[in-house]
Parts: sequence; C-alpha cells; structure tokens
Amino acid sequence: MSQFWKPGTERPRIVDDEEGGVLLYPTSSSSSSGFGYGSLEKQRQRLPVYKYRTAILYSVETHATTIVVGETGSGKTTQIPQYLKEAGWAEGGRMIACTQPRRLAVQAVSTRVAEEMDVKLGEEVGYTIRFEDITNEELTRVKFLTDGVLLREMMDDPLLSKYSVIMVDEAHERSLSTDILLGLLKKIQRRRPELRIIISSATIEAKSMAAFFNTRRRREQEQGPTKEPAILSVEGRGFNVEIFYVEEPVSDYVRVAVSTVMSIHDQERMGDILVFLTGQDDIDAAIQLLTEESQSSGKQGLVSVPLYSGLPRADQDLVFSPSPRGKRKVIFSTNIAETSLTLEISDIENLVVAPISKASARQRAGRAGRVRPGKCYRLYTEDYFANEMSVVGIPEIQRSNLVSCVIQLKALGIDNILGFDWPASPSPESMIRALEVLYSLGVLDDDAKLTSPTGFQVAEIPLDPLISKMILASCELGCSEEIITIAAVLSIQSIWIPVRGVQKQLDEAKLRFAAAEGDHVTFLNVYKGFIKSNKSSKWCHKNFINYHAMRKVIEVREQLKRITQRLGIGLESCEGDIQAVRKAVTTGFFANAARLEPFSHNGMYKTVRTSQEVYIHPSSVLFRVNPKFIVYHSLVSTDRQYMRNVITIDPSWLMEAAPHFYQKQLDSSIPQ
DNA sequence: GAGCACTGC
Repeated sequence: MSQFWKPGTERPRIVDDEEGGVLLYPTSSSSSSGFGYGSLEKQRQRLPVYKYRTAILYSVETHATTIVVGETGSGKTTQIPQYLKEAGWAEGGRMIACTQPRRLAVQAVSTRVAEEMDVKLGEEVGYTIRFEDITNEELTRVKFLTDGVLLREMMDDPLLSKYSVIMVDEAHERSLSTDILLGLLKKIQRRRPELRIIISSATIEAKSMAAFFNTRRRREQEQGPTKEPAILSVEGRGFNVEIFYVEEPVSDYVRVAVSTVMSIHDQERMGDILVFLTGQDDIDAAIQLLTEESQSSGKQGLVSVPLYSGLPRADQDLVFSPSPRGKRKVIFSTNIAETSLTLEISDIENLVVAPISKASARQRAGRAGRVRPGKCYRLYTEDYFANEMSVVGIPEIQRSNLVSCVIQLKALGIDNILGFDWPASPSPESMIRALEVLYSLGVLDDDAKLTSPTGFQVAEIPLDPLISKMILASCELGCSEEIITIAAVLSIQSIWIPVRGVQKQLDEAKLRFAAAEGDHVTFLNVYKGFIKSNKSSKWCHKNFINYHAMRKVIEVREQLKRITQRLGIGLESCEGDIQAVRKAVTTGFFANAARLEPFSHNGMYKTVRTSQEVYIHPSSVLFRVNPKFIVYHSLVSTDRQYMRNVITIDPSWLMEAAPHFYQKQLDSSIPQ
C-alpha cells in the first residue's frame, strides 16, 4: 500500500465538525504543482476543486471514506480521479474507479479526462457502460463506469479487488443501484481496510451518509485509515439565482406559467426561458396557449420549443441550437432537463411549476445560474416551499419493485437480505413480496437460497427476473430466438413513434403487424419486417415505428444472445410455432394472468391471483378483442388499472408453469 | 379509447 503524501506540503488544518465528522480546510490555494503549463492544465487549476487538491488527497490517505460535498461546476468529477492518479493510487497495477448513475455522463466525463491527461481514451483512461467496454486490461488505470456496471462486476470479483479507490459520484440522486452499491461497499470495507471510498453528495445528505459509513466503535484501537468518514466541502462556480414565489397558490398552473413567460418577456432583458412542466400534455397545451396569447396581444420574439424524452432526437436537438437573432427561446420541458442534460444554453431564466422535493427545486433553480446570474419563478408559495415540500425525494429503493435488487444481492452471496445495511431501508413488506415472487419463479428455494441452475442463470441475465425466466423457459420450448426478440422489445420503452394527432395512422400501421395472439407476437412481426427491410429507417418511418428504438432492440438482443451462449443455452427458432412462444411467456409471467369477466360488456378482466379489476390498455392489439385468458407484462394505473402488452394463453398452462402458485385457484375459479 | 417523468444491467 503506497502511503503517498506529497512531502514538503503543509498539512491541512483539520477541524472537528459539531456532529462528529471531520472537516478539512485547505491551507493555501496554490499547492505544490509539478505539472506543465499547458492551457488545459491552467484550466484545471482554475477549477474551484483545485484549491482542495491537497486536502482531498490527505483525507483519502487517512480516512477509509471521504464524503465530498460539491456543487455543480466545482470540477470534482473530472479532477479527483486525476489527483488520485497523480498521487500514486493507480500504481502497482491498481485502478481508480469513478461511478456515475447515467451512461451519457460516463462517456462525457471519461472523454474529458482523457483529453486533460493527454491520453487516448480506452488506454490509461477508459470507461465501461452497458454495450461498451472502452478499457484495456493492461493499460487502464482510471476507469469511469455506471454504478450498474460496477454492481455486475462484483459478481465476478465480490471484493472489487482491482480497485484501490472507488468514487461514487452523484450519490445524492439516490438511484436504486447507487444505494445497493453503497450498502455493498460498506461491507467490502470491512474485508478490505486498504480500500478507499469517495462519495460525492449534496449538502443535506452528507451527514447521514457519514453516519452510514461510520463503522468506528468506541475505544477501538484503529489501525490504518480512520473509519470515521471525513466530510469536505467544495464550493461550486454557479452564479446567483434570484428566487420568486407566487403570493397565492395557483389553480391552473399551465395558464399561470404561460402568463409568467409573457411578463418575463415584457419586463426582463433578453435571455432564454426554461419552464418545467409535468408531462407531454401540459407541454403541448402550454405551447398552444403561448402561441395564441402572443398572437392576440401582438407580441413577437418568442420561440417555443418542447423537450421530453419521447421526442425524436432531431427535435430534442432544437433545444441546443441558438435562438434566432432577436428572439427569446422558451423551452417547455419535463424533468428531463433537471439532471440528464446539461443545457449549454447561455442566458437561461428559469420557471418551476411542479410539486417536487426541495432538493429537486434547488437543482432546477441551479439550471439558471450556469453561465450568468438568473432568475427562478416558482409557481407555488414560499410557505408551501418551506412547510409542505419534502427535503429530498424518496429514494428509489423505497418506492420500487425489489425483485431485481433482491436477486442481485442473493447472487453476491448476501443471504440475510432482511438484515442488509442500506443507506435507506426499503420496507420489510416490499422485501418479502420480492422474496415471494422469486420463490414462485423457482429462483429461490425453501431456504431462500438461489436454486441451481435456474436461480443462478436468472441472476446472470441483466433483465427483470420474470423476463429472464421466460428466456430460460424458451430454451426448453425451442423458441429462444423468438423470445429474446420479445425480451428485447419489452425492455425498451416503446417501439412505436410517439404520436400526437396521427393516432389513426398509427393504429392502422399497427394493424399491419397485429397478431391474433397479442402484442408479443406482434413485436415478432415488426422485428421480422425490420430485418427484412435491411434495418431501414425509411421502412420504420413508413410504418410509424421508432427507428432508434429498433436499433436499441437489436443491441439488447445481441447482448442477450451473448449471455445465453455464455450460459450454455442454444438459440433455436420454433419456426412459427406460436404456441411455444405463448407457453414460454406464461412460464415467466404466470403471476400476471387475468380472465375476462363472464358477461362483461366493458372488457373487464379480473386477475386470477387476487381478483383485481383490470382492463386491456387501448394501445394493445387485443384492445376490444377481449380474449378469455391472457397474461400481461405490466400494469399501469390511472383511473383504471390497465394491462400493457398482453398475450392470449390457455389456462391449463398456468398449472404447468406454477402448480404451487395456482393450486387453490384451479380448484375453484378456473373453469376447464 | 389512452392520462408523470427519468435511469440502469
């Protein structure tokens, strides 16, 4: 272990934090630097984080865990891994890892760092995301990756032994995999005292994060780094954002949003406006309203641009194009603009409308102050912000289906799932529900251990366990070629072009592919057509199919092909034997069986398991067809519970697929 | 006759 500490530099001042943490202050802003003086180097030194270089390295040297509280623009993500490298943490064949919640960020940051270090991306600096491993086993010393990929790596190397330092960036977003990762890293630390962890967090969460990682017991003689985490604050570089609230709560917020835009346009100097709305409908309504109002009042100089994920890529790019001369751009966006995109637009004025967490509100306001001071108009009262809004959003782990998460932990050998130490604990009920599902799938046995081979195989496939089970079943039924296509389609959002106003044409296009057996088989027809067209984008356009989605389908399908091969499962086509396909789907999704209510005039179904009232989603090819027995892929609840993506089945297959699960129902409710 | 968004392996 190289205990590297730059000699000749002054030790940073350490001050005890009032709650037991340790705060480090930099001693001087110009620390020793032996680097060259290229312009990139100069830029690096101008970043706020540079002042803390010494303090960060000292903290990492002496503490098992360092929590870095940093605002956007501090440069921590790109600089800290380089500091670690310069300080010798990547010597002796070891690696420095830096995780991000999103793939785009991984690519962007690693590209930037490779540039700054003047190395070729994929050599000393590399990255790994799903579908792309741009690293070199011998050369790569600094590796950027999504936290999901790092979790997968743990399946082969549970102690992550090749890494000397792991930096978990954007931990405050509390994504599902970040939380799992943090829980597991805490466990690894116990076995690997030499491992260093850096967590970048928001101010409000730093203390609870420090408490979570504080494994130091009283009177314990410490060897090596102290187990009490250090907290370090690095200021950002944002500009001031002035905040305004409405005086009275508003009822029609779309209308108020639009009139606020108009008055900003009237009274403020030039600069673009970013408006956050809840969804596509409101965005469309707002744009229409703004167009009408500016026309009727004779106002000019406003250009509205919508921004949401369903929008074709080219339309999304409009957001980044500069506003026409003398015009003010108004971007109406979903929360996609909150984190996922860095809007490199200068001169943004900001307008927030939805009930969100305070943390989210701050993040949104921050979008306005990136390039120059901005203003933020919140369409709720200050009182509401102070007293009604929660401090942070609920971590994903406390509001998600834990089936995938449980199986991942099981695969990593964590037996006592209920006793696992999380940064935020999910409810025991949701845990138990997940365990029940996995048991019924035959993935876990009576002792809640992974079954062999099914359990281990399901864990190996990076998809929802229900889908993985369906894939395994398809191998036995001789239709794995077809089923991995279906699995790939189900794992992306939608293969149809998101429509506004061309609903009828889309429905007609769908009919060209529609299969009597249901949506899954329809997907097979679409895929076949796409391949036959030579993966043509023109063909997609003609048939109202999302070309980019189909490219993704191909990608996911290729990955699934590789995985099934690795599992020693052959690919086989059933050559049109659709019954095999339906059986395979049933084997994974038997728990989602529903039966048409006899004499139902409005297409009401009841789930076989819980007699819950459900309906076929109008987007399904089986909408209004209403076959007697179906299984669905997922439920969406609005005013009714809608089943999305359904396929017809024979009820006797349910018994075959899950005898223990359907024993009781078979006796009573399923007619033969 | 559809009714939140986003992310990840």
